[in-house]
Amino acid sequence: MNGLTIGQNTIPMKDHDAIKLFIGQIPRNLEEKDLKPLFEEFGKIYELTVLKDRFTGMHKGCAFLTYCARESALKAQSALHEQKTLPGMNRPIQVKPADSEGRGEDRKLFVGMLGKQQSEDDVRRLFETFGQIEECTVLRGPDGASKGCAFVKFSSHAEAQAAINSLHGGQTMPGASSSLVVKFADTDKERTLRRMHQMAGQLGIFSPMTIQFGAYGAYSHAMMQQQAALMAATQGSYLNPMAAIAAAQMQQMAAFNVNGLVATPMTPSSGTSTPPGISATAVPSIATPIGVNGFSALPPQSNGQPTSEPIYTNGIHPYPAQSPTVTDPLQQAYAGVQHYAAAYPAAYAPISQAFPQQPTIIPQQQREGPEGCNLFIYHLPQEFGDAELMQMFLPFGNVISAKVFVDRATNQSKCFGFVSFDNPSSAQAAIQAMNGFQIGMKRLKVQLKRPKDANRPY
DNA sequence: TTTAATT
Repeated sequence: MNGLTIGQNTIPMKDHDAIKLFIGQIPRNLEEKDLKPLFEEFGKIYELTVLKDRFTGMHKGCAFLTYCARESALKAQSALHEQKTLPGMNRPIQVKPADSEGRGEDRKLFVGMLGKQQSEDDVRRLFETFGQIEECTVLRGPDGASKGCAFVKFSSHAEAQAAINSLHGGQTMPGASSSLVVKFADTDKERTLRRMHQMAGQLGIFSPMTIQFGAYGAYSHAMMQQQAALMAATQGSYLNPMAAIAAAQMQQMAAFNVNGLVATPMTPSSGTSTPPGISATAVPSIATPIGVNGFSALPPQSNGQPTSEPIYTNGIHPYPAQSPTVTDPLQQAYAGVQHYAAAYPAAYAPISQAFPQQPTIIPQQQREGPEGCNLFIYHLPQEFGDAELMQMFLPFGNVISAKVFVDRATNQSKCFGFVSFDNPSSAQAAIQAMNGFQIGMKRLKVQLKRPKDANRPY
């Protein structure tokens, strides 16, 4: 049974009512072949897949397991779920139907404001009158101490709703600071968002981030996967998972920075051009795109660059060619980019590619402006993409396109690009301000783009 | 006071 034998080969078959199990708390050094013996004793395995990060290939510490027979799954679940702890893990193994098997999270409750000493059993007793409890977990720290909250999964949405109606806010547990909280648990998406906000908070980034997340929350998952991909592509594989995790977090933070950075110009500066000689006090757009959001969260600089310096203070004037002192705040800002990029090349460089659909930074097309409006820029930092290029020139007027040229084979910037404004005086202002602008060891070359046919002999 | 993880 449970196999279709053709000649020498047996093709495994599974019951039509087979259950896919989710296996959690697997040590990351165990692969399918290592796990197989553990599960085989409950029946013939139809499929066993360790979950890996799709880009980094990193073992996620969990797996999916389908037995040929439904019965085997039930046996394995009752024998193993929370029943033993695999070596190196500090929580017991999880063996339960995968999320894909049942309905989603619409029957799972978050219970907050529990007393710290309330156990799973206490929580069960509190909720059992409302229906069938499929799962009940008190959240605990690494030391095993309760975090004062729990997840309770009912067998139906209605049961969960009934529990909310009766228990939410109804009583205050001993030791809790306010009345019991009973609500549906966050969805995955909500969790991701909350984590990002937490991270943002820790980094001291607030306003534009929040806006960004509101507007582009849907991209967050894709973004993180992109980040992982970029990381893998740029840095190769990691010797240990922690390094990869740390790098992934770096990636996220970097994404936040650039995200905040590129998001801002939508607001103040669009549609205005900045006449030469005007100070940043009157033109906040000069300060904003370069300022806080991009740089307040930079990791400590190794070279003594004062990160605490208020980069975006009023009084910035973007004329380094005329006043090329190192104390120019704008220049420091770009120097900051450079240093950051040098220290975290993978984190910085490819970010602008991480938002392929980002409406605020992707010009519809490479549009060329009228004659005298198009600039050629050379000696761009390797890390600069279209978004950063646009960012750099936004203070001078309406940028209708910004294009960094990229090597087709390596996907690396060729360190030059083109920026088009919608009027010649913006272009001239940009040349005045940015030609000779020092970034790192290089100085930008900013000049009018040659007309297409200029140096063609015929 | 929102999990470690869900192809």
